[in-house]
Order: sequence, then C-alpha cells, then structure tokens
Amino acid sequence: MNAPRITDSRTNFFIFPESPFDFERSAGIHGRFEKSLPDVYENGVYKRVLHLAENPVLVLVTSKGTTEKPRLGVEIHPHLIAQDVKALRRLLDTMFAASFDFDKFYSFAKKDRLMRIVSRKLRGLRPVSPPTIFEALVIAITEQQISLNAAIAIRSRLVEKYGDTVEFEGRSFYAFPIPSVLAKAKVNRMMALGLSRNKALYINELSKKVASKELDLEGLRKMDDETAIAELTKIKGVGAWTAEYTLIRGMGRVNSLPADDLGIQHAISQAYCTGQRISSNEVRRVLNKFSPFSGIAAFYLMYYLFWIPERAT
DNA sequence: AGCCAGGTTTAAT
DNA sequence: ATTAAACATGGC
Repeated sequence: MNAPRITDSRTNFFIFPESPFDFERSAGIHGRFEKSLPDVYENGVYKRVLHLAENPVLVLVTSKGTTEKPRLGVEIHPHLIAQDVKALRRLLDTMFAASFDFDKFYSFAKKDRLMRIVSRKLRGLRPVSPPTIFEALVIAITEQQISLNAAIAIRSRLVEKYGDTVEFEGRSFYAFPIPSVLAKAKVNRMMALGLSRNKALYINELSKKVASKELDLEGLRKMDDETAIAELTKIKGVGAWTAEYTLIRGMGRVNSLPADDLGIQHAISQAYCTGQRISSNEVRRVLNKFSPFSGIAAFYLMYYLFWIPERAT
C-alpha cells in the first residue's frame, strides 16, 4: 500500500492519491447541504480549516487529474513552514487516502449482480474522513437518532460557535472545535445550539477526557476493529452504532458495518429484500458475502440508492 | 399538526 | 435479560 506522494513547493503542492479516486464525487458530498461546517465544497474546491501545530490553517483542495490518474492541488493560507507540511501530509492522508485496495473491493463486488453495477457506476468514490477521530466521534454523536439534515444544521452551529476561523477573501472558514474548547463549553450553551442535554453532556465529557489526555482516541488507529469498538463503547454516549459508524466514516475501516443504521437497513431491504424494515441481523447476513468490505459495500449501496438522482445504468 | 429521522442511557420489569 | 420512556431539531 503506497502512501500518497506529496511534492512540496512552499504553500502550493500536489498530492497523488491511490487510484482510483473520484475527488469530485467523494468530497462533493459536503456540497449537497446548504451548510455543513466545517466542510465547504463549492465549484469543485474543497475548503476547510485544519490545525497544524495547533494553528488554524485554511486548506483548499481541488482535482487536477482524473479518477484513474488522480492528482490533487493543495493551496494553503497562510503559508506553512516545512514541518507543518509534514503534518498536513498526515492529515490529508487520513482524509483522502483511506489506505485500502479498491481493486480488491471491486473484484469482491463483481460477485453480486447489483453491487457490480453500483461499484462500476461509483468507481473512485471514497468515504472521505475527518482529520481526527475526535471529530468523527462527535459527528457520530450529533447524528444519533435525528435526521441527517437536523444533525448537520446543529453541527454547523456548534462549529460556528466554537471552531477557530481563518478569514479569506472576505469570508470566515472554520476548523472543527478542538477538544479543550468544547471541554470548557457550558452544557447549557451547547444545548442552545439544538443538542439534547445528553448529547451536550456526552460531547463535553468526551472533550474533557481527550483534552486532558486521559483518553487517546488517535491510539485507536493501531487497534483492530473489534478492539477499537470495545474501547469506543466504553465512552458514555457511545453505543454500537456510534462506534461502528466512527470506524467506517472516520477511520477508514471498510469492514465496519453499523447494522443498526436505519438508512442502511432501508437500503439493504430495498436492494435485496422486500423493502420492509429489516433487522440488523438481516443486514449482516446479506452483506456478509462482501466481507471484509461489508461497510464500504453498504456505503456504496446507500449512495447509489439515495444520493444519485440521475441513476440509470 | 404530527410523525419520523443514519440511538443511547436509565430505570423499570 | 428484555422493554419503555425521554430526548431535540428539521423535513415532509
């Protein structure tokens, strides 16, 4: 598995991710919502603020290649010193270069008639990840039980209130709030953004543990799926769905399957069953043939069924 | 207006 | 070991 190569020329450089990579489709997910801070995707450019050596830096990413020969142009504001370029490489690796072998997944997908069509149609689609597991976990908590639209609206307000900003071309761009800030936030203030009391408490307590280093979320990357899920579910407010969702969407764990997910249950049922609501066990049974890619298979199927209006062949 | 939406915890049986 | 209630907002 080759790590993406990054060529450095001060504030602008290229990344060469593994192929195939459809940047527009993958990063473009963020552009489907009116506002899904801290992520902004407009006119083919992905924009967000990342922390490098604790400093907020605006990063602009755009495709300069193709799905088969991916090449991403990266632009930074303000300038970076050399050691920050290294840190940025790590973050962009995490976010865009989910290091797994797409060809292997696609060859698994051929075993199934529908999945063959889906994977051909969506070739190069990756689940883009947040830069940190902390962010992925907070995202998952905000999305518990309520609709995606509601969660994204609430999360955007959380980011506007607590995230660091970089001004650029007369606009504010945001970083996801860092743990120490959310650790100090008042639960009542967080609730005013639309979080339930419990979710505000969960996020606040989680942030305190991460900020104090009592909890090392990034250390989860070294663990296998099962162990990471066991660790995550020790955290208050984190059940099976939240842990599994964090792995697939935030850690590139393509076999992690949040089988309790209503959207996945709906998608699997429509594609392989009667369309009626099905159980998590049914979901696992149906997707088992795509193991060790069951999570990414579910992601592809959901995207295909619910996110492509112009679906035809 | 009312119900459901990419669940989890606590408190009951 | 299983079941019920409470929870917050946005969309239809």
